[in-house]
Amino acid sequence: MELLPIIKALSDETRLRILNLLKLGDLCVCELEVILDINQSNASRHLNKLTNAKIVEYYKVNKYVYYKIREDTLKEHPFIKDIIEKEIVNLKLCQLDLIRLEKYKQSGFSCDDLKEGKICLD
Amino acid sequence: MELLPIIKALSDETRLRILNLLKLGDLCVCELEVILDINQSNASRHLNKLTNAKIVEYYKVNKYVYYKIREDTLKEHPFIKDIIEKEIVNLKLCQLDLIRLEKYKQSGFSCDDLKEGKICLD
DNA sequence: ACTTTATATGAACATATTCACTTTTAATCA
DNA sequence: TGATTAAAAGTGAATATGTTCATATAAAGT
Repeated sequence: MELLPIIKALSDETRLRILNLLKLGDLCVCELEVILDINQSNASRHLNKLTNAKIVEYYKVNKYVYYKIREDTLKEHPFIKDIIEKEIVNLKLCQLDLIRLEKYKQSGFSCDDLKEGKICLD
Repeated sequence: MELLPIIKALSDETRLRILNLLKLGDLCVCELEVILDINQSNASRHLNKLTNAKIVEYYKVNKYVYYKIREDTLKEHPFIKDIIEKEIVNLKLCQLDLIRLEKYKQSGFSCDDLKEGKICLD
C-alpha cells in the first residue's frame, strides 16, 4: 500500500542482505545476527523497518522470533520480488552471506548453540 | 549496475514525482519547477541524484536542459520500470501532477513564458 | 564585450537515519 | 517465584539527506 516506506526500507544494504537470506527460508533474529555478523540491536532495528513496511512478518517459536517474507506484499508489489530474486543476487556481500547461511545449515546447530560460540562461519 | 544508489534515488517522493512526469516525455528543469511547484535549486539537486543513479540523463536545447529517462537502465533493471509505470500511478500527488502537466501542455506556452507568470496551473 | 538567464553548486541549517551501548520487556525454565 | 534470556526499545553520537539562500557558471542574445 505505502510505496515510499517500502522503497525506503529497501534502500539499505543490511536490509537487502536480510531479505536475501529470508528468501531461502525463515530465520530467527539470533541466526541473522550470526550469519550477517551484526549485533542484536542492529538486527532488531532493521527487522523492525522491514516489518513496518510490511515486507516481512514474524512469528514466535519458544523463545525465538522468526522472521519471514510476506508473500502477500510481494504479490501486491512485484517489484519487491524482482529486487529480491534478480537484483540482490549480484551483490557481493549477499553472495558471501549465502555461503555462510549454507555453512550454518550444514553445521546442524540450532539457535540454542549460536550464542555459545560453537559455530564459526568464517 | 549499482543497485543501492538506484534504490536510494527512488526513495524520495519528489524524485518519484519527477519520474512520473518524465515518463510522458522529456521536460526541462524550469518546466519541472513549475509543474511540481518546487524551487530551482531543489529541482536541480534531485535531478542530479537521478542522473548519478543513471535513471535519467540530460541534453541541451538552446538555453534549456532537458531531462529524460534512460531506457537502457530501465531495461537492465526492470523493477525501476515497474515502479514508474505501475506503482507511482497510485500516489495522489503524482496524479495531481499529471493534471498540472496536462494543463501546461494544453496552454501552448513554452519554457520562455514560464518565468513570467503567464501560466497558472492551480 | 556585455548582459541576461537557465542551471548548477556552495554553505548553512534542519531533519532523518544509523549505530553502539544500555535498559526494558516478555517469555521460558528451574 | 525468581532467574535466565531473546528480542525490542531508549539514548546519544555520528553520519547522511533534504531544503533554502546566495553565488557561480556557462551559454544565448544584444
